[in-house]
Amino acid sequence: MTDILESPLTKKLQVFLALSEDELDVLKRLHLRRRSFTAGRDLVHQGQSDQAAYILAAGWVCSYKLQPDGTRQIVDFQIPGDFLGLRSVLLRTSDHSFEPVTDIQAVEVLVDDLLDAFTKTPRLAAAFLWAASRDEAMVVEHLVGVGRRSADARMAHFLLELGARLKLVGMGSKEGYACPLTQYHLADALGLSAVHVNRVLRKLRESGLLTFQDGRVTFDNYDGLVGFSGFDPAYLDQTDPLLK
Amino acid sequence: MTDILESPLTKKLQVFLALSEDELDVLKRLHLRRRSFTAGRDLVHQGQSDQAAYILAAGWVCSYKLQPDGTRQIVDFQIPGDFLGLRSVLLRTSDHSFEPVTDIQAVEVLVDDLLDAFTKTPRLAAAFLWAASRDEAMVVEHLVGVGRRSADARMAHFLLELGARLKLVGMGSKEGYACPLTQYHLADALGLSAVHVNRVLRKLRESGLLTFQDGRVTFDNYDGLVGFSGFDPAYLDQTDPLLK
DNA sequence: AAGCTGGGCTAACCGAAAGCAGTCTCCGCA
DNA sequence: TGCGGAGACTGCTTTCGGTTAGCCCAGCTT
Repeated sequence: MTDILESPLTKKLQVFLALSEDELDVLKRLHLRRRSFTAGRDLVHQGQSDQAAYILAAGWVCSYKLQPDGTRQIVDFQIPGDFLGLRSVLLRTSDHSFEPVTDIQAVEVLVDDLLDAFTKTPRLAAAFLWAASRDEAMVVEHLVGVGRRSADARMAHFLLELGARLKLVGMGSKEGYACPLTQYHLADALGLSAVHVNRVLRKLRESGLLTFQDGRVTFDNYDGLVGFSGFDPAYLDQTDPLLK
Repeated sequence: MTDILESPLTKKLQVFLALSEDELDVLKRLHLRRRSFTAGRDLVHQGQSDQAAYILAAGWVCSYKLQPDGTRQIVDFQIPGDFLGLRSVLLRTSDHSFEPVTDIQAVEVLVDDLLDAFTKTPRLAAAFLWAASRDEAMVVEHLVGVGRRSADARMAHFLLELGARLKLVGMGSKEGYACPLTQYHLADALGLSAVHVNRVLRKLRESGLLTFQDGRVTFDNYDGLVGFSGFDPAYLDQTDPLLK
């Protein structure tokens, strides 16, 4: 890591609060133990415990739960700047698995270092708590989508949300973004079959709303999409008054 | 509150760690500001902020999100011993609404008292964190259900989960439990129509698995239900090693 | 007694999404 | 250079679950 200011996590946090020299320094010291993992091989397995937590530096990961019948539900995707398994480290139990979607680079964070960082810079602790709470809000929003949105709106909403998240770390814009997910990933995340995902994507493309092709999501009509899917980024952008 | 040992929250926490005199005392002092609310009137409204948190002492509550199109998704139900709006108090933002399902009694908890209690008894803080994390795990499980389980299995799983939670606070057993929910509540929670909820309940009843009638859930074949729905209570029962 | 209302319940109809089956293309590799 | 696998894509059939439209009953109002 040449410069901590280039770290996606820093970029994300910087949107919500100005980090002091001290805080940046603590962040920097967390960023030591850098490790790589290859796509497809599970990082943490369902039920496993005593794992380290990671901060994702590059690449995409998904967290999912397997059903007894073999189907899986993807709970969330992690993009650079996101935490992996923060909860399972704090509570020593992991109730879902993580699979790198692409080759990834992640920084290993030990519980002790984390707790140490928290006591040194309480504002940073608050920022991390804020990030964790935002993650939870995303899961809730995901639940609402799967429970109450049509397949089309669900897809649109999901891709918009990803776009908004990527924008925060400088990897996307209202035009679109590079997206390494397969249609199978989308299916497992949205509770659809891969076949139906394909049909939905075609429909969205043909109605001029968005294009999902060749590893790229292009918003052909951003405002139209927002209206169609009922996307409200409040739960992603909301600054915590405590941190102001 | 005649005796803190009778409080549902205490019962719940006691299952996972033995509380010391000191900790019980701190809990007791949190249980002062008791308040009542009537069924149907919202406690906290979507988007509202700066709310107090509550510990539910008696009655049932649901937390839900409204969609622009008027449909709603119930994210979770709260039963005695559960927190209401803990996250919104810590982060000063509320992203969903709470509606009492029945008349309820709740204890108001102020942020300062809470933080104060945490510094005095760190083990209690860890216990609360554990409870919050368990809530999150339930939301994830809920997401899996809505995304990947058939309507029948989803219903069975959901009612089993509620049963397991109620058992912890002494309000249910493997035989069944009193349940004030209407079929509309079930529909909004499970992402089904009320009509289909009725069909599903009939089917479960006719196949001798469970009976939902007259405000009561009866498990006619507990083991059969567990197998059918793939219910694994690990995420509810799991003790945190940190607390041992 | 008539008239609400809320909750439970059912039937008939229909659409959304799954399942199945198969093609096409790209790419790695033996 | 030909094989095999992954991923994208499509047509056809089936099924699950939503929608509409009601009925019944109990508990209230007035």
